[in-house]
Amino acid sequence: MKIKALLGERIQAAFQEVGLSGESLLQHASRPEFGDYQANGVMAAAKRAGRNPRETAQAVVAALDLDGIAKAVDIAGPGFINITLDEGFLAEIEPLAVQTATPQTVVVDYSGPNLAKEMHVGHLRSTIIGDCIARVLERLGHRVIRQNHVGDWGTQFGMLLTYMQDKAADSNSLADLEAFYRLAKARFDDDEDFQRRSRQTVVDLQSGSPTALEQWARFIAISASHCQQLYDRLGIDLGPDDARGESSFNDDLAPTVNALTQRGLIELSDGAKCIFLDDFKNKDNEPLPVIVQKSDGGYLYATTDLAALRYRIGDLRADRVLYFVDARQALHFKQIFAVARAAGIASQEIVLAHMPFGTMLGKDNKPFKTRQGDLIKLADLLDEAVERASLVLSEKEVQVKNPDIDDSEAAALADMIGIGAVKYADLSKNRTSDYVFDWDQMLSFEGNTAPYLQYAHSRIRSLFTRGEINPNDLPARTVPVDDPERRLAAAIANYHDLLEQVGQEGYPHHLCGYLYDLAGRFTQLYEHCPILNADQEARTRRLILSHQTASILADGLTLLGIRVPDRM
RNA sequence: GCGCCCGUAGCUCAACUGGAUAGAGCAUCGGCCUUCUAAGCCGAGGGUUGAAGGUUCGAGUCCUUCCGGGCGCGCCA
Repeated sequence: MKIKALLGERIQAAFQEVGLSGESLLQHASRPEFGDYQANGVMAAAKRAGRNPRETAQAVVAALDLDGIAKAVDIAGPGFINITLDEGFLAEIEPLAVQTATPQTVVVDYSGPNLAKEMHVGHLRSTIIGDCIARVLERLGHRVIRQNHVGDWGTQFGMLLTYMQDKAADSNSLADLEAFYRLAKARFDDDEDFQRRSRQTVVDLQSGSPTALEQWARFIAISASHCQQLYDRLGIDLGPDDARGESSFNDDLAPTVNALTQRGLIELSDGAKCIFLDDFKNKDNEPLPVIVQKSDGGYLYATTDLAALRYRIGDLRADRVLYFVDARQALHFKQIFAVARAAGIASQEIVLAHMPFGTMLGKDNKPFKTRQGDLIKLADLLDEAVERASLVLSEKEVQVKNPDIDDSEAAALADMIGIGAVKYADLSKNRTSDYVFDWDQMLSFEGNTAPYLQYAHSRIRSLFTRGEINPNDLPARTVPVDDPERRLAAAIANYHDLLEQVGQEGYPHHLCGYLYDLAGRFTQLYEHCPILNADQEARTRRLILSHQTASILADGLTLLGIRVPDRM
């Protein structure tokens, strides 16, 4: 149940009744003593109406119908309305019933690695943030279509295919894609004949030569399988069916430019086909073009993106298209969206949103690289994560806590914790800013980390194991009584609102913050109140709340793409 | 030169988009294991939110100007 929407409607109704216009400005209470929610809208509205804010608040509260929802509605300060929810109301909420009444078709564009090279840390953010938001939207009941816009076309493939041919390369020699790329590049840089043949291969490829296409397909298949291995390791919901590379829009590029021409948007500038839009200026304050076809007839990535957008809206019937792409491409997307609107590719009702993110930095606050200055391979990063996690586990003497965990279970745990820690470190920071990658911080069991949440979850599970209780035998709901119970119940009830917000705005760190807060409220209950050893009534109550908490933690971590061990 | 983003505790990050006394974790200091996982909990210190103006009942958040950092800006993607 969306509590905020419900309260918002009721307050709006009360505003109307007392002749007030404006928003209720409802938000969570900033301090516990203010209750659960606060509405801040009265002060501004009263000001506009020239009325006394405090008296206006009185009138709104008098007109406000929250029977069965709130147990207290107070006025504080200059005209804040503080709302304390009724415990019975909290108990009625099914926390995991989060399906929307108005499902949309949402295309989520994320990951998009360049298949000419191996995946490196630069692909991590797009991949895991996009994956999380796709899962959240799906959880809310939207029709989600994942689009992995892989870089599988372009001049660099001429070089790679020619080198592959020269070396009679098989999948084995492509096992280290990065090394292969470097060798091909080195050859290209100091061998003129090789350069000539590489350019010819590009021409062959673009003109549809069967031999070139066959080699290209072989290369792409091998490279894509490398990606797939990483997706599987990372627990990313992307497969071959989600991949729609640049090459797949090849045949649509000319029609796309034609469509723009017919709309009268195209101008020739130095032989290139350009679109000039009013809002974009270059460094000399002259109109800035979006170039869709080069003077030599070649197309550019703007063209590909427009063709892809035509497909997403025309064929996939998207209501929203979300792009999880590096913040540096902000201008590019602004232009693409503006062209798409001007050209009628996207009507005003369709939401197009660039969901930008910042750069991953090392502890020195510079882009995260090896000592040699190379980008770090994703595969190496994950190896190190698991290795470090397994080290932490042995330090913490996991066998003391759970003596019957054997080596293979411990290895599986290290995997879940290590990979989860890397993903969570990224997901828990504000998407739009750069963030500092710090092994010790992310693998710590203290603070807002994946291991802490996994641990909190396993602690709850162990309650049920130890008490030999099947959670399904418990009643589904309970009315909280003691303070820690109430605080926990209030957070549990808020899950739907939170997911709604994350699905709308695309900030996974809000989900992380929520789960951390939820886990904190649980451990407070756990520390301050006995659960298994409480009297029958309290025991049942607390077990129900514990089970709800564990369910949300498991659900939330799953939406983050992080695995949830039963014990650790 | 123009444009976009950022600057919050010693460090890493929050602050629900204009609300009440700016919050967490790490680090520092002090408490709590004969009852459910101490990988935990409770508490203390630590801030002129880069600076100065402005807008208003109210500003970390909005506007202006500086300072400092990152990124982008015609035929790469």
